[in-house]
Amino acid sequence: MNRGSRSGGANLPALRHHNASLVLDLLRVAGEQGISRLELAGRTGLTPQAVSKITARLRTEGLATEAGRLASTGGKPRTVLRLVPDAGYAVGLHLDRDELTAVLADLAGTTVATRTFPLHLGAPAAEVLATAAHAVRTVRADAPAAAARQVFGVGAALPGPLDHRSGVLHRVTGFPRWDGYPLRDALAEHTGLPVVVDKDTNAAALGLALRERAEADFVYLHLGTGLGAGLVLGGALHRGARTGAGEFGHQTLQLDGPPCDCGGHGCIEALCLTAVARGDIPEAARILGAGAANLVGLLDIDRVVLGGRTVAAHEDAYVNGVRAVIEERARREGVTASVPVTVAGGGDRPVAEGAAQLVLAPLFGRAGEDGGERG
Amino acid sequence: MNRGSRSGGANLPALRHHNASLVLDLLRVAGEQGISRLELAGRTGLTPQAVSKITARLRTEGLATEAGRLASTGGKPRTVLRLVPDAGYAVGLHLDRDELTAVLADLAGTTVATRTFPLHLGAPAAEVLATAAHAVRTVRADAPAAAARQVFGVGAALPGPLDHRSGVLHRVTGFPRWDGYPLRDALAEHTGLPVVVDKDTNAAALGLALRERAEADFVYLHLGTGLGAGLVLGGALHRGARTGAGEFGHQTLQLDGPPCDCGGHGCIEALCLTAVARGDIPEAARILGAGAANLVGLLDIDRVVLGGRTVAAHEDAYVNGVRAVIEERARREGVTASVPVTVAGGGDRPVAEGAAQLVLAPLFGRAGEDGGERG
DNA sequence: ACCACTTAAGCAACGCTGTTGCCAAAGTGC
DNA sequence: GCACTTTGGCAACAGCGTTGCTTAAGTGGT
Repeated sequence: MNRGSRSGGANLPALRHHNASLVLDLLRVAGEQGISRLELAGRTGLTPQAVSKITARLRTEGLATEAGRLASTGGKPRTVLRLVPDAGYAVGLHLDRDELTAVLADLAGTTVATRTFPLHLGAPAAEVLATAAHAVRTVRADAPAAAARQVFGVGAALPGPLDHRSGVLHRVTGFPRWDGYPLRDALAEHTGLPVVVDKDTNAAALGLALRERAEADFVYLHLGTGLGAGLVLGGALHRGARTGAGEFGHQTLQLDGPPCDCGGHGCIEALCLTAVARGDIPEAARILGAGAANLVGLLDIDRVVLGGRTVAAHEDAYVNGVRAVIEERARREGVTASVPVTVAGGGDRPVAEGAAQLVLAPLFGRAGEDGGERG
Repeated sequence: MNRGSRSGGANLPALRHHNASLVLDLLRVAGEQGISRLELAGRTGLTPQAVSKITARLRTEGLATEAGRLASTGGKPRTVLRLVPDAGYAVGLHLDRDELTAVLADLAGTTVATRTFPLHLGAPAAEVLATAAHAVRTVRADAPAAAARQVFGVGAALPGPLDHRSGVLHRVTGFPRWDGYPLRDALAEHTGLPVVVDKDTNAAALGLALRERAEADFVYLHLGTGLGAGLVLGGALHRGARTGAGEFGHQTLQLDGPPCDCGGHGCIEALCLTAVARGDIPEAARILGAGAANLVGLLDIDRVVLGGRTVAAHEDAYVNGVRAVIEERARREGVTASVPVTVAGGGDRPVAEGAAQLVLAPLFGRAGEDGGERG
């Protein structure tokens, strides 16, 4: 069951919800192509009859529909089922230091509207909130009429550390005035919608995780004005005990190395960005690769995804540089299976799209460690 | 549900097993003191009536029993239930480089017999296997007669990297001849019991995790002849995609630093053990602390436990040194909650005890990511 | 064109789960 | 001794996935 439904005890409604989420997730992953009942049964381990009952309920609720049939394999052809994408929507907000991106995503994860607004994160809270609320209204208005009624909530992603559980910000890097601000509740009041907040790197990682199989272990490394990580372990975002996981930029990579703004020495972010400032991209990639290799070895990650504006400027150099370090270390340790290193296309767009998934993912049983309820 | 029952679909027997495991785990944690039905209901989120039914089944199976009653709070006093420790046993083996420790643990995790044998891990496989099988027979003979019949299996912990899922060893550090050896199946044949193998650090971490609440996130750092880690995330061992997680010793902590036996540079193990060899314990502790702080920040761990012979020789120095680094970094980042640093007492004994838990933990729903079945 | 065979998927009955409503058991306190 | 509180079992129940069977809808040989 969703590990962490506060207490762990599971009853029949919980069982039903769990299996329904599982099936819905497989329908989502199957996309427009759809998936047959029997394949759903095979993938879930449920009996075909159970899948028939579950999909019948989903069809009644309007979440799934029949969509053609496959070629026969000697008998009655399989009926294909697929998700109904416009059965629900979510708004994703990316509050970056200098701009606000808002997207409207449907159940399938497709972005049906995008808007960008200038934003100064250092401005007073009321101003930032007004901009955010305006952005939400605007993307809702952009979308077809049916969408407006079925918006499940707003996911908001922003830099700095914060408490995902309570929705309270900590010291957003560079903007100390946000320390202790209850963004989730404030935004919920301004928009009249449920709100989920999380770090930008977590949002991006979640968005990427939803494109992978449900058990994936991977890490998203975001190199922009800072350096952060989003960890997906066992298919779920790892947020840690105080939802502060992913502090990657201030990992010590060079003991007693050059000082960093944070007060430490030899932080990977400082080393990496210094190299970038010098224009030495291969060295920046090598440093990032050393940090990534540490992570791969420690967690036995099976995929590394790079993103952020700085990476976007020299994608190949970073991918190749990071891959080289990881492969060299794997060779030393006699590991044969290689860990793919890829780049998340679209610069910062994955963050806003992932933010929308903060709201949608719980429907598919893809919440993090702390659950989430149906709409 | 046990995330990772191959496919994720859950049916009624799975539900029943899940809830029974949960209750059994709470009974185990409650220890000799026991726990009332109503508290079980509160902790699990199940209704009192459901708990009554579940505990009635457990009592019928001989796994639980009534044990006195609490003081009344104005009405009928609560009946206390507790685990029946001798309802099942498991053997734990710690195959170290120079000696083999075998323990017999009961369901409550209590060690009821211990034996130590000399062992040379570099000897031919047949010799090592014979010693291991002899050790298993010996600890079984040491225990009361009832125990001999109810041994669920053997858990074996050893250094080097290995594949937990298949039970095949990789290059055990320093003993290349073990590479590719199917230890689990070989030992199962020699003993006639189910066998589970894992890294020594994972076994120790699992043993420690079972003493904590079920949702704990912590890391066990073992400094002996090498340096390794065992990660417990969300209450479960994190083994990673290829069950190779916990490679902590060869994390790069000093970019382009002094060479390490592994072929890399600036590995934390090399730095740390060089300092130990110089007799500079505070420096070794500081280096270990830097690695631990990286880990705490990255994963938002809420506890660090140190162990191993090298640590045991200067417990206070290591605990204080590591704590100092972690606290300094927490202060820099404005985190108030402190991360406790403790030491696992008993030198290497926690490894053998944890090895036994490789077999017992699945009964309590505390398996790692890859399940495990009832006896 | 027909018919035997294969495969998919719904219907009905079933076993078993936790839940609900009720009542007996076993204390406390006036 | 009686009213009250609290625990915990009994019985009936709703709802989950499972099993056995039937119907639907194809293929392929004759």
